[in-house]
Amino acid sequence: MAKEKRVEQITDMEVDFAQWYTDICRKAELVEYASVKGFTILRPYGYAIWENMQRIMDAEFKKTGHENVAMPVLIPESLLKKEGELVNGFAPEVAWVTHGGSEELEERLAFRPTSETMFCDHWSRVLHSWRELPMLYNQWCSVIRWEKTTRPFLRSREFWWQEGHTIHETAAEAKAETEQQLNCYADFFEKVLAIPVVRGRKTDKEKFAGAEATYTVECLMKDHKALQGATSHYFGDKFSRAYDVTFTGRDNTLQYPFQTSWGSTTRMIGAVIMAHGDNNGLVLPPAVAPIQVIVLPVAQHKPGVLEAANALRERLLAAGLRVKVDDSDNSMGWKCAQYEMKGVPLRVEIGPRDIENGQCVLVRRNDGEKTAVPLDALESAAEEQLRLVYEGMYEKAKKNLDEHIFAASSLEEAKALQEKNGGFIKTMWCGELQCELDMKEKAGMSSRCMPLEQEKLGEVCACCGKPAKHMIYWGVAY
RNA sequence: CGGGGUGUAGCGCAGAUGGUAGCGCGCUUGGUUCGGGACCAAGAGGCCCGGAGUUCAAAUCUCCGCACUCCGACCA
Repeated sequence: MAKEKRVEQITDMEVDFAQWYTDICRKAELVEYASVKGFTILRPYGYAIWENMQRIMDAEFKKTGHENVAMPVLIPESLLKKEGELVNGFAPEVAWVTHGGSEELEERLAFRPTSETMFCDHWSRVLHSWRELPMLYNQWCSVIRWEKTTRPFLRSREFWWQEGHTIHETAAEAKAETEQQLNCYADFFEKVLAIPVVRGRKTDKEKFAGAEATYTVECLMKDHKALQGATSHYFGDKFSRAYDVTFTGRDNTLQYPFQTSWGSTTRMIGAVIMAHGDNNGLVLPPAVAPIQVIVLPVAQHKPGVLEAANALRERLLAAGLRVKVDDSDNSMGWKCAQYEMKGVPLRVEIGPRDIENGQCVLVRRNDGEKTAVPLDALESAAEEQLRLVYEGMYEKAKKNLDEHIFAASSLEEAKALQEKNGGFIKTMWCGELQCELDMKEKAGMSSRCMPLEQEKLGEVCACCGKPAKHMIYWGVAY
């Protein structure tokens, strides 16, 4: 594909990445602002991406025995406050319901910022025996967090997500669940969204309020800033004890179950935009694209063209693909630009010349590569091209990640590398909070994670020079 | 929550020194086009973000809000 810009409505990412991002959100018709500050409307095209993500993830969750439930949206203040750390972590951003009709409520009710408390309260009443464990629950819902500044998908006061909550008989089982779900997310990012990730554990400073350990999949955007993709927590029996969730064990003693939670959100749509998009707009991974193939009839007024285009659609539909034909009166150029902006992975062009030659032309969104294919090979060719789109997207994103991980042995070096290249800066770290604070203050970076695959870069902490305990990734994060 | 910027038609923007609104794109209808954002013609569409002031008169001046946006601090 020629490199010149074809979509004037979208600011070039090199000129202003933030504006480029916002332009795509609006111009690709993913999202619109609502009338309450910080709230957004997911428009049909944006919501369809989310539905595809949901469908695929939900199937994965169910394969490993998880069941969906629906919890109330309101949490009594007294219940929310039972676990100190969680409350402290979320207190500044909880929205409250204080009135029912015109009457003031006796007790304030919180809009859920997350549902650990509701699940624990429920379990405290329904769990009796070790035979009922594990309980592997998930819910798809929205939550409210009164954020101070907001951006579409990346940070809004209401966002849609799934939150998995499980309780187990033993710590080992719960830890295995935490790891399993982290890997489930990592696979989803890499195999479905074509975004390579770094798996790791969060520092105490960055972990979820109330968790014993928080794990994360971190990804890198095209501006070389980091984005946390999804998260998986191990709680130990902390919440069980706080909420009095107990069961009678195999040995007839009263025990506290071990708990996990894990979540992923509509922020993943933001990750897709910033990991794959270009100056012509969105580039969608085929697996979540609402339209996987757009069929464009060329010179559609000429006899047979529209019929041929519709026939291609029928065949691709029958092959299980999500397909549309655009037979509007807009010009070919307009249509090309339009579907590029919306990130449709594959375009099929068919016109009089093609029909004469018994072929059609397939064009990949990610690299603009055109391939003429015989009409009778359409289905296999389309599937092949979609596979190549995925592979091309993944390789490009992987290259971006691999080329933006730098090792540093001092804070100054880390700072210089970040300023020059962005990306992840890896160093050794002593484990002390003070060094994280220093890195934030002096180099503008927060710790992203301690990767599960550790490397020994040296003996001492890059910040303080004391003996190092972990290798850690730093970055500028969304 | 601190610091900048911006709010005028669906979108992008003009509207000096105050006099009740315009352009481009888009939209509607009809026609000609159609292999990378076509053209002609005729139309529709505005409590100029909101509220108070000042004034004979406010999109324009003054306050106070609100929203969006960018940069920080906080978070998925």
